[in-house]
Amino acid sequence: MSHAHNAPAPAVHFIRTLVEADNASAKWGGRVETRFPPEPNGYLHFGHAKSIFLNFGLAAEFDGVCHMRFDDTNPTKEEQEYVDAILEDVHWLGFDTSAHLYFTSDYFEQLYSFAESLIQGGHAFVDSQNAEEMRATRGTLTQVGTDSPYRSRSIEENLDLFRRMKAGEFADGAHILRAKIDMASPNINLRDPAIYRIRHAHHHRSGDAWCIYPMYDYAHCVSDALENITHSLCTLEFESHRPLYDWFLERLADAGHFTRPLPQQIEFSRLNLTYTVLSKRKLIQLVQENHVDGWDDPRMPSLKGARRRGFTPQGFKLFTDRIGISKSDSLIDMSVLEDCMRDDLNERAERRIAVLDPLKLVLTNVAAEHIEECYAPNHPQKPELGKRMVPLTRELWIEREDFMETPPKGYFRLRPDGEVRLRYGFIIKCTGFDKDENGKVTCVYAEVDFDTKSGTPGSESRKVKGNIHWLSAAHAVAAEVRLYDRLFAVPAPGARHEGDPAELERNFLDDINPNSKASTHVMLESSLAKAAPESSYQFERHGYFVADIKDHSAEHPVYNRTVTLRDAWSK
RNA sequence: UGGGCCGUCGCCAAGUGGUAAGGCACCGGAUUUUGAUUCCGGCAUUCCUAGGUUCGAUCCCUAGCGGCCCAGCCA
Repeated sequence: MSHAHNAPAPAVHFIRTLVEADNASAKWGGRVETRFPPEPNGYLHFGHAKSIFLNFGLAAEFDGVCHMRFDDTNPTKEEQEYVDAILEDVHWLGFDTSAHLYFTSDYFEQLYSFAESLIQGGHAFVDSQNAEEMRATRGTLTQVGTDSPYRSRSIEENLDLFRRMKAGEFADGAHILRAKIDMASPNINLRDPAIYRIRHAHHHRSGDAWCIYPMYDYAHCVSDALENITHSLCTLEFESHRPLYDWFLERLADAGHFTRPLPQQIEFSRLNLTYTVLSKRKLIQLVQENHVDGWDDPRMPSLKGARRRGFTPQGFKLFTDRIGISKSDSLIDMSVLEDCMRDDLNERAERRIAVLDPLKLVLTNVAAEHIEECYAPNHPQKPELGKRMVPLTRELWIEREDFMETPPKGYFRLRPDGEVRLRYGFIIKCTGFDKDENGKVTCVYAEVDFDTKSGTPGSESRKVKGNIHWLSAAHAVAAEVRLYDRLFAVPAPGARHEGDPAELERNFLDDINPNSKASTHVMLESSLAKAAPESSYQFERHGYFVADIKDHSAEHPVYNRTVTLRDAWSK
């Protein structure tokens, strides 16, 4: 990807520092290999974007590679549909996965034989307690656990049982393979954690070949080692799993299955954003209970939603650079992400004219059949992008908010007897207006000063502060525009509001912004109707809009508002 | 509560025993035919608190305080 603008030097953060140190000491001979390992049980969200840019970005920076790996060890939750969707999102962000695409399920055979090796080394045993018994004997945060009565089974018996587990002789839950570590460990993850469970379920890739499946803690570190990952980056909640990660790998290395150095797990803080939720559970709930229109609803913090909203890969890249990487819990304001999208879109979205709330303006001294050719630059900072002709005629559409009968102090748009410039056209003077019985303005009248046409000599001699956009009523195209706002009305959905009674428990759904979606009928420059779906434009003085990826067509143009322009006046 | 991690400007975030980078936001001012963009300037005597060590501490020590994570046969 190229990021011509705002391309600061890569921010320094502790992981990059560590990689540099490893390179300096030649720990890996200069090799840098990372991985992005989602479970294919849902769609990717904004948080994943942070991880994707970190993993793929860091690898690229050091001429290394980043593996795309699907952590598919739980057949009851995973589906091919998610694999496809995730791949699509990663590609959309700009990364190629074709040369390094992996599935944990492809390692089932090795994972299994290493597990036998663990048993043979006396490091694992088959437990025949049920789930409740295991929970009861695990202890608590303050109390140590107690050994399983099956913990001292012989290696032979463990091996026999494990093989029969694999052969399908037992029902789900009848037995489980556990690591033999320490039931008294202050780190609960080390109290003989599960390695393999019985699951008679169809796997989306391995089919019915297996009825035992490895647990994350075991499968992940082994997969990393198998792929020669050097730096295994994950979020903070896995910090207390790191001793386990190392425990498995050390024992497998001792048994001769891996050579040292062993891959290293490094944790960083996950993304937290205001005015949204990023937990998979809550996202699923939003979709399933129809609080949004699916995973690709433009208000969703999913990458599919972002794309439909008009957010850009380059904007996400800018965002991840801006927020940095660290281990401290952070809460990033949604406005930071929105600003990044503005910055990116400002750079490369062509400008167009749209009147979102049309009000008729009649130029009384322009002949009915007259067409005045005006020219608007496609990008004010990029003359090389050229200009386009916009016809000016007697009857125009202007923005309703650009005329006020009794304007407040500081307002410098159109008012009775006031002057304003029709952008790229002439200066006009308001000569009157009509109102209906409700007092609503229905039409504004004005006269053109023909000596002031934009671009002509002398047009600069007269300055007016107001500058409004317009569209020829005879040429404009009707369209639908969807105005999206933040999905939640409060910065921390589900958190207590000040003044809440102590016993009140809030649900994040209670904080949904009821006005996060509005649809309106607007007038567009005709070229906007012909634009391809997913094309982004700046509608001058309004914001950035994208032609809807699903619903937009030349016959029925549909644009989504990505983000508004910054607006110092409305404050 | 046992264990682990974290606490530097409104939000992020570097930094190191030698006297607080940077970004975003914000506030001024300039340019501007988008109240946009761009540009210029301003913006932590202070690093959770209190002691201590030191010529010197955000950094080292001690004791507190605050936050996050862990008790799935989920990842």
